[in-house]
Amino acid sequence: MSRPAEISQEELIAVATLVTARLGPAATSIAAVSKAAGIPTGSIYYRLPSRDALLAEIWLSAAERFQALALEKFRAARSLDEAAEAALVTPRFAREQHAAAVVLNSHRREEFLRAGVPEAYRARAAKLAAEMRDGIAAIAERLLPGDPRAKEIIAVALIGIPLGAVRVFLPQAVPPMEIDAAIEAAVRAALGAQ
Amino acid sequence: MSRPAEISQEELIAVATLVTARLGPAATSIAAVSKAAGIPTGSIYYRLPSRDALLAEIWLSAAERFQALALEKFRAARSLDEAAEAALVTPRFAREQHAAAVVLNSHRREEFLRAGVPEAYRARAAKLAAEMRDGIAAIAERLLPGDPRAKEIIAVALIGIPLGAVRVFLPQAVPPMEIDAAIEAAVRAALGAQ
DNA sequence: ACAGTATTAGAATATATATTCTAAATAATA
DNA sequence: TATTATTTAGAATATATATTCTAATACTGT
Repeated sequence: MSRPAEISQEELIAVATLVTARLGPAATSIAAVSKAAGIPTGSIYYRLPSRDALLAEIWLSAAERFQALALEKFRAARSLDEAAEAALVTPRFAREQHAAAVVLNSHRREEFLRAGVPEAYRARAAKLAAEMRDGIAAIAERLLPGDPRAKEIIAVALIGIPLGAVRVFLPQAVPPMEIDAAIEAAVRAALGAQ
Repeated sequence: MSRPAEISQEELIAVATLVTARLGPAATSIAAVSKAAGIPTGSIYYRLPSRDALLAEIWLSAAERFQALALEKFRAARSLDEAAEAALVTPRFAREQHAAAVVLNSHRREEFLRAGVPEAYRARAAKLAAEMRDGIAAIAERLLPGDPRAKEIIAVALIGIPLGAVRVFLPQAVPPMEIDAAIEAAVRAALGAQ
């Protein structure tokens, strides 16, 4: 019934994610994205209301993918050892979805979810944050019952440490397989250290 | 002999560092910095040739301070246990120099050292990078002799892991004291894991 | 074939902000 | 007290880029 789009919304976000991984969110201009996607600047405004919305989509699509993987693994862990193994989801994600990992790991969330972003995006971000908070709390209760600092320890061990290890190699390279053993050992030690 | 400046170059960089820690490098405009410093926009150009130079100064001053502390500690470590203790320089720096830690830890170096930055800044950054690379190599040779992956392990353990742990709390908060034990245990485990 | 519609295409406009410029102000020195 | 160098002060200009607008296009269903 109408002229077909050169590129779907999903493909557009994927291209924009690559641009952001290479140049950073500040340099992710409408012109840069439209050039990378091979479509005119005006066309982007048929998919998204503003540049702020584009940046929010880039971050949210990366975060939703990573978080779904991570929480699934974390929820399945029945022991500290299994939790340490689950923490390897982070280096694996960085290998398989490099650009998304750079977006999440080498930049601040605030650079993508800016002040003027439409409420719908804000709601998606709030839902993600609540899910992660609840997930952390549940694991803390299950694996470190009675520990008053359990949530901080879990967040540091399962999120902070693997992310930091991976970040040594991002954004230029991919984390080598050899560091996974170090990450797993480190996470296990952090979980057992309180 | 002349009208005195309202603010010294060091104070200007300190104010700009606070602005960047709060708003990020992209929002660190000349107007935002001059407003925070209480001086007119034009005055900033008497100290620095451009906004790119300002951003470079912000990053370099933070990085030089952190790296001097970190390399001193790392060089003094004579065992894996001492190295693990030395890694606590990262959470301590985050507590004592919060804004500088946010600049270094919550943003990419490339956002500060941009394409158009004068060569002098580029040279300072290159010197820092070389010093860190040499420092890591020396520690790797000393503490993990013969290990082909020693440099990666040392970088992940002494830099990546503590930075990642601290980043769970930045930029809003300061890392609580309680996580230092987890960091030290994690670093020790990562060092001993190959 | 034709009408209808979403999209392309890219120029025009608006806006934000980096940078430059002119004049006035300030303090040390002669 | 007059001179001089430096900085303040903030307006003017330049530039980059987000957003809007008009027209042309390409496909689908009738």
